[in-house]
This record gives sequence, C-alpha cells and structure tokens, in this order.
Amino acid sequence: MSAPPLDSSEHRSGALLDHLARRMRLRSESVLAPLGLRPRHLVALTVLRAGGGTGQQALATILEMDSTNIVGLLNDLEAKQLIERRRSPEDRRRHVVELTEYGAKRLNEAECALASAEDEVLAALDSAERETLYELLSRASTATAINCTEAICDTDDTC
Amino acid sequence: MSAPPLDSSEHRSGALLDHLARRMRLRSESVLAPLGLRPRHLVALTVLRAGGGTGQQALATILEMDSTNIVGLLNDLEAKQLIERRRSPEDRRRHVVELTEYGAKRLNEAECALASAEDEVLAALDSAERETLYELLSRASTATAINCTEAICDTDDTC
DNA sequence: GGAATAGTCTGTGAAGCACCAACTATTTAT
DNA sequence: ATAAATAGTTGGTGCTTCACAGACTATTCC
Repeated sequence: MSAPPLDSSEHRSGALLDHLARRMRLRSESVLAPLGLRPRHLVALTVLRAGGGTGQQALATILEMDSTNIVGLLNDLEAKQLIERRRSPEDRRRHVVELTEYGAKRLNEAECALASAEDEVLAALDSAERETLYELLSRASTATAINCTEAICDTDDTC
Repeated sequence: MSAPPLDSSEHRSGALLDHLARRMRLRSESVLAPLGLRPRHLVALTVLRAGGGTGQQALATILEMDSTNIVGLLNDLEAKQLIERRRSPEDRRRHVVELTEYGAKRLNEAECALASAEDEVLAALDSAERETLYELLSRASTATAINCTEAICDTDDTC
C-alpha cells in the first residue's frame, strides 16, 4: 500500500525550481546591487531580450505580474536607459518596449558578474549539464511566453 | 580584469530559473491553498525528503533562511503532523527534523496536484526533457545541500 | 459620441523574510 | 564546577515585493 498507483517516476520540479531560484536570487542580489539592479530587473531584461518588441500588457502576461507594477519596473529600467518605450505606429495606445543596445550590453555584464553565483549554486553540474539546463529553462520560458501572448494557455489536468 | 576569460556561450540560467520558479509558484499557491500548504512548505518538505534527519541549523543553511524563521515554518509543518522533531540522542540540544510517513504521503499528493501546474509551465518540454530537468535540478539541489551540511560552503570567488 | 483598451500614478494591505534581543537546554572547554 | 558556546524558541520591528483598487489620459473601435 505504500506504493501509490501513480507513476512516481513523474517527478515534480516545482519545489526544486523554487529552492534553486531562491539560492540564486540571494546571491544575485548582492552581486547586482552595485549595478543598481535587482533580480527581477534581470528577469525582465532577459525576457525582453528573448522576445523583444512587446507591449507592456503582453509583458505583464509573460511575467505574470500586475500591469500597474510593470510600470514602475519599466520606469526603473528606462531611467537607466536599459530599455526604450516607443509608441507603436499601428496602435498608438501601445508602448512597445525594447532592450536598448546599451541595455543588452549591461545585461551581458550583469550575467557575467553572476558567474560565480551560478558556480556556487550549480556546483554539482558540469558545464555541459549547465548548458542543457539552460537550454531546457530557456525553451520552457520562451515557449510559455509565446503561448501566452497569442492565447491564454489552457489547463490540461489529467492527474 | 574587466574582461574575464569566460566565453559568452556560457549562458546564465539565473533569471530563467527565477522566472519559471515564479510562474510555478503562482500556480502552486492556488493548488496548495486547499491543502493548507504554501510553496515554501513544499520546498522544506522536499528538502527533508531528499536528505532527512537534519538539525534545524543545517536546514536553515540548506534553505538559506534565517533560523528564527525556520522555527515558524517547522511549527506549521509539525502542527499538520507532516514532520517530527526529535531530540538527537548524541547531542540533545539538537532537534532532528524528519518527514513523517504521513508527511511523505501528503507531499506525494501535493506533488500530484501540482501536475497540471507543471504541465502549464513546462508545456514546451516533453516528458523525457522534464525528467532531465528534474534530474539536473535535483542533483544541483541535493549536492549543495550535502555540501552545506557537512561543511559550510566556502566561497570561492575567482571571477 | 460612447465603450473598450493601453498605459500611468497613488495608495493600501498582506506576506515573506532578515534582523535583533532575550530566554532555555545542553554541551564543551577551562 | 563554572564559563562559554551552541541549538532552538519566542516576540517584535522593519523592509521589500506585490496584488489590488481608484482615478486619470490617450487612443482606437463601434
């Protein structure tokens, strides 16, 4: 009876994701602070780099944050000239947000600065494994982004 | 100095980790709420399952949380009988924390309930890839745990 | 003109969490 | 045996993140 009828081979990564993200975030904070950035700024920049040219509404959906709070976040980034808000020519209500060249550069710098943090947190993984991890995370992240931009993801609960 | 010898092909997963963890956490919260649990409870339980029998001090190190806040967290879990605190026979100052059988069961249930959340967030990955992801996250997580349990991780900053 | 949409600004409140201080129980060092 | 260090507990304070609400402007669509 201790063997449940669900295939326990299906491991859930949620908690692990949470745990590692926290470990990384704690280290990132101190590394990023001198650059005047915070972890969530990095997340936004990363998303922007992956699929730039989004409106703020779409960005709110992707980041799953309230749009009113997106404003402040973007204000920070714009003040640092890391991003630009331009009005969309097609729909002038829309602010198209894009990473500036300078922003891309700073993002790269920041990522470099995070190398040692990542080394600590992902110490158990060799560089090939880290690349695999990156690839998987990256695919999951951008795919959901696209998925959510064009249509709200429908829940398929067959548990 | 300012140009370290790292290749830019080394992608940083920090932000992606953060992003996906957030997406997952948001979904988890609503799923877990009826069970009276919160994401961080799940994290603690998961860590405990992976490397049970730790003292609270060690747990604080692994979770990278302040030990005073660990107390409250464990109080919650103990009140729900998901964990047990027993005094260590060797060092009676120590409270050895362990997942109860009931706790393990509930953890499994909770994880099952999170399946659909994970399906949403990791929609872009097939089941083999998810397993790979789990394996990588798991290794990274437990390795650091072990590393931190037996000896305080020394920071090796050679960036 | 009126309704809906995108963005902005301000403020409120809840939650997570680090940090401090004081206290008990126990071990270790002198 | 006494002092110092360690593990845990409790209570309190304050900061940060964030969701949510309300009011407002600019723009598009009907």
